[in-house]
Amino acid sequence: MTSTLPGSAPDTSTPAPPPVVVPERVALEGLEDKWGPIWEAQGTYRFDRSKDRRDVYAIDTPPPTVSGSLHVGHVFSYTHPDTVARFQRMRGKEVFYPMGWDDNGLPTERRVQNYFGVRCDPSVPYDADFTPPERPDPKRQLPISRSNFIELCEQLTAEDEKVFESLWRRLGLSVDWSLLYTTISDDSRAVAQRAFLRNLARGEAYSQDAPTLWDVTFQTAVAQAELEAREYSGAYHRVAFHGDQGPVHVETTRPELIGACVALVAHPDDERYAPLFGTTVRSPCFGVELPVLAHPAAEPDKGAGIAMCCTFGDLTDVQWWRELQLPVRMIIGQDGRILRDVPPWLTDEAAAAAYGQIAGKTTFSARSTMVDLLRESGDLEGEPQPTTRMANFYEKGDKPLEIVATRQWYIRNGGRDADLRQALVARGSEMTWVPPFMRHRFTNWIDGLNGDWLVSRQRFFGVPLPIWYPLDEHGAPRYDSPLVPDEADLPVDPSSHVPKGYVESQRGQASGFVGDPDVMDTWATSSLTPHIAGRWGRDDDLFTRVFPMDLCTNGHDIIRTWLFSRVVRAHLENGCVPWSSALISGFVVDPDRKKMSKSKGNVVVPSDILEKYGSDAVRWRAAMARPGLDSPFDETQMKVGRRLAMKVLNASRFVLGLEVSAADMSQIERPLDLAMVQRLGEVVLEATEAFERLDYTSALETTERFFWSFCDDYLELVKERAYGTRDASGTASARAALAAALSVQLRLLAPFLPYVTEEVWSWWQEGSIHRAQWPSPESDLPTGSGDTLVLEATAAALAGVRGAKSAAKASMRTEVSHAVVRGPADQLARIRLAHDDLRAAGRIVGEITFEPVTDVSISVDVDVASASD
RNA sequence: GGGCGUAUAGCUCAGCGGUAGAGCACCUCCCUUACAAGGAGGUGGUCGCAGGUUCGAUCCCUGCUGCGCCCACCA
Repeated sequence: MTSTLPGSAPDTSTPAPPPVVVPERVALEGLEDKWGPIWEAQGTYRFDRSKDRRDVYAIDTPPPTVSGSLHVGHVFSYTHPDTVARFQRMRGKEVFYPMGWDDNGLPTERRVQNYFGVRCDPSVPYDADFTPPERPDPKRQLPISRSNFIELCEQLTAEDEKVFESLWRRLGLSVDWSLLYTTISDDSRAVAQRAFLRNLARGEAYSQDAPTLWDVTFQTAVAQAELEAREYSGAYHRVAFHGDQGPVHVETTRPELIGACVALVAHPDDERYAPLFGTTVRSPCFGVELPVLAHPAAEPDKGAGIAMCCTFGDLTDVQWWRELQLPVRMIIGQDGRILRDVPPWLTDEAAAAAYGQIAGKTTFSARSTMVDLLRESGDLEGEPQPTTRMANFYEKGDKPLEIVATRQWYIRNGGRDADLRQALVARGSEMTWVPPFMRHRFTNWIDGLNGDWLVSRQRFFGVPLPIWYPLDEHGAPRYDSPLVPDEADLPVDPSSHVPKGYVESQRGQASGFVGDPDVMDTWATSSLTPHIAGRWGRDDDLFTRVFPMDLCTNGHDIIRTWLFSRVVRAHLENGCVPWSSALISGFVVDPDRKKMSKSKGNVVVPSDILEKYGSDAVRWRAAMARPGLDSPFDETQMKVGRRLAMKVLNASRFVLGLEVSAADMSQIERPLDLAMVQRLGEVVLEATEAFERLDYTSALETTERFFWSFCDDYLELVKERAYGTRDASGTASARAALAAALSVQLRLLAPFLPYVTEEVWSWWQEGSIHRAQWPSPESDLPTGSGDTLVLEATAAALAGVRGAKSAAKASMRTEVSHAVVRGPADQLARIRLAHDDLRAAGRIVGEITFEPVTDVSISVDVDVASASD
């Protein structure tokens, strides 16, 4: 036997090819249900950890938040890395492609509270026999220990995760599901804690009692990365402070903070206020003596040009407070209300009485009370002038953030350190960004950092900070000498576990210890997805085979969070970038180019379109969305993908119905056939090159363009010859070329259309197409001698014949008694090489006359035979 | 205000120094033995505006305008 099937897996044992079995009827329906289980059972996408790092292609994709829901944008952006994964796998790489679920953090916490009617109280001890209340009472949430709470979170998220997994499987993501991780698992908590402890040991993590952005609804500190600037309406209040030289007016949108004022600040060059520098004024209503100071951050053209510095109204206040070394006068509590006790700096009775009016109120109602007080005292000039300005909000919150001084944990991220900042920017240059301009977002974000990464949150469901503090003889925590666990004991919950050298009874006792009550920011865990998936610290052999990874993909919205935080972690822990390439996907937007969101009601549910059009069709549409560009959702586009998938089925059915099983590439010798394989060889190179630069869209377009012309022109031209009625060698050449071309094209399409290509592959090949070798001209096609222009010119001539028939409103089946083909002589010479095929495809029963003309294009005139049928 | 992207056929997008491309939509035709959830053919564009470079600009440069995104902006 001299022949093997093109593209079949290297076969050392039995040379006999499998019989070709083409089903009677072909359909796209049911392919997902058929192949999903087979891939799972055969371990088609299973990662082989025996491979060395250089033979591995490792991918890091975002773990979706399971308490949310997946929309069509997720489907698109997760399809992109899958096409790359499939390409790399076929190229012979062992692909490390895990999936994770982000079940950690606030969204899950809220869901569990409502679902079970419980709340987490870290001071409650673990109850191994706990069962949630049968009838949850949302008004009276049952306090339970953090460990019990986490168990409930795991229980509830497990349900959501099943739904997510089944969607991803249906979409055909070629992940190795045995590598699945969740961010709240013991393993992930251990990784997050280990990384934090190492940051601590190296001095990269530290705690500090400092002004912090604070969400009053969730009562937690938040990080810069979680901020969202939103429009917020308020009013300017022109308020008089009293100095020896008369009143000084400031304009403020926050009169309720007058009691927290520590100074008035104006620009040093501002002549209006220069005489006041060094003097003092008294605040309205409270009569507190305040210095008037100069600072360059004051803007002369903003408001009155002189501002109240309060502790703390905004970040500029914090800057003034720090740089001018002002005292702290907090009047807003962690619940966002004015503190109830009269503060010590309000010494006289009138001040205390005024304060009493606003004590305990929210900032909103305190403001209106304060306006009344200012009116009464005559210190409000004119009426408040409504205005709209931008204020910082927690992205999940609905009230503007306050700034309160609290003790928090930080990880250095360059926000306060120029060298580290520069090093992280440089890491960005070590990676390939697709599209390249996305790197600017990364750099801009780092350049705009105004502090280190605040990782502690005053929440419950999350990874606890693995820290205890010794208590001194008065029972006060010694924050400067935290107690840490051994890495081997991770994960720990300091509210349940006891630090070394202590016993439980010493918890909270003088000279005993206390656990840090806080958890880490969810990004502090997800910043470690390469470490979690690669089993860092638990299976370092695996980790060295997959890290640093090759590819990360995520949306441009989380460059500043997930992407950046992973770079920080890898830089600090591993001294390298976490992956060499970042593929940034755009959004799927609605037809009006608005971002899809639940509140707008414009979300497209992915399971519906997967059901309606089939996974291959949806994946095709996803792959047509280029990296970084937003893509409007248009359901009619799914039909195009579906038609391609159908075409693959039908064209394959035709080719494989021609007894091509013993195809031998050496039989390909007709000029038209050689031209086709020659051109296909070029397509293979183009598609491969496109995939290598992560340009899956171009890989698909190149392949698809060829495939359609293959079907429309080549297939039609060789059809008669391939049926094999007379010309034996011509038939053999056509059949061999068809088989070779089909095999190659199926493999080129396999990353995009995994179901239909696998289905067709199974009709005539052994093994999964997804483990077949990516095609190459050398091994799959007899290239080198073909003249692609033969196909091009002959196809043009065929198009001319069709056009002429169409113009004559004749059926394509109509026989032609005489055709005149005009064109450049060299083109005509090429068409002559295939004129039998042209004759057959065009049903030209009579003569073909070739008329050389100097026109560039080929034109055809036909005489439609009177034989109308 | 700083940064980035984008502007090509009715729509979605390729192209990117040398006579404007694809798909969808639209029109016409065709039940043709792989395919009617199809096939064939066709209509349709001063390539945002204004300058510049060039023999030549949709493409390169400058400016402007529209749209979008990121960041900053609580006096």
